[in-house]
Amino acid sequence: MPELPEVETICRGISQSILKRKISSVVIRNHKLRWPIPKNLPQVLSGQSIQTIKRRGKYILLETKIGTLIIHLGMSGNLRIKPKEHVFGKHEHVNIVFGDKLALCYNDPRRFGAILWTIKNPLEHALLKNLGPEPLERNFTAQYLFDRAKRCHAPIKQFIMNSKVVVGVGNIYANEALFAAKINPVQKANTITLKRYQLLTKKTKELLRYAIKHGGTTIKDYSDSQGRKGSFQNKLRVYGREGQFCINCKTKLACIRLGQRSTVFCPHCQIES
DNA sequence: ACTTCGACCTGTTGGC
DNA sequence: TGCCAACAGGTCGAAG
Repeated sequence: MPELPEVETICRGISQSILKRKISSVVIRNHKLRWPIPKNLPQVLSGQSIQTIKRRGKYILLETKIGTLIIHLGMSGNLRIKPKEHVFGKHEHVNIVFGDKLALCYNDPRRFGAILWTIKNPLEHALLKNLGPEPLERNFTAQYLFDRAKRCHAPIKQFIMNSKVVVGVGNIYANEALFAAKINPVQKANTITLKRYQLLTKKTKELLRYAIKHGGTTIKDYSDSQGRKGSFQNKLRVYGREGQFCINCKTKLACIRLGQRSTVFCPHCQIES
């Protein structure tokens, strides 16, 4: 479900409701996510309050004074703010209850997501310590990508979807960014010029900022912490449009498989060079 | 040190 | 209508 803009939207949405509020209880209905949820989480979290909320890539970091809750939404996960008393959804595995009114509800049908606890600096956690730069920060530059790509023979699409290269770019935004930068998704990362990487970094930043502004992309069932759908799906130019016509040149958009993911592109605008 | 592929899950859709 | 295969916003870790 969520790529960077969706996770960012969720972080912003939950912060208004839960920041500095005291956790009164934690209910776990199913421990089995990608990794088991720590059994002692209710005891550890109860009585604490969330001091800050951060995002690193697609990870949500809820920091308390004694440690940090690391949340990943996987493919189908979602976080919602609901009244404490509510009808539990079918896949609502965890509720973190704040005071006597609100609950932060983790719902994840496929259970590819994760909820972990660390008392260390979360950025040093095994899952986070090797992540690449944030695409919206200054250190995500064309020169960085160009240098990093020198030893990479993989197609550019897989290169930019690799979280060790850059975080937050999933299948939707990888397709869109490559279209915007007129790069063929199959082209080997190490054959792309610095100039082309300049266009790619610029377009990627624009795209992600624009998507955040629109509350993310709702293809099927993504919604934010208040249950609102995003609207960026109306701005997609290639993702989900295979067989339809390119908005620039009217060529029929092609669809191939790359690293087991659907890859849509315009064979005319995105020529290998 | 690289890339590729299976695995983890449930739900939905489209073809026969 | 039913059944089955393919696919879906992610990514780790084993195998090559």
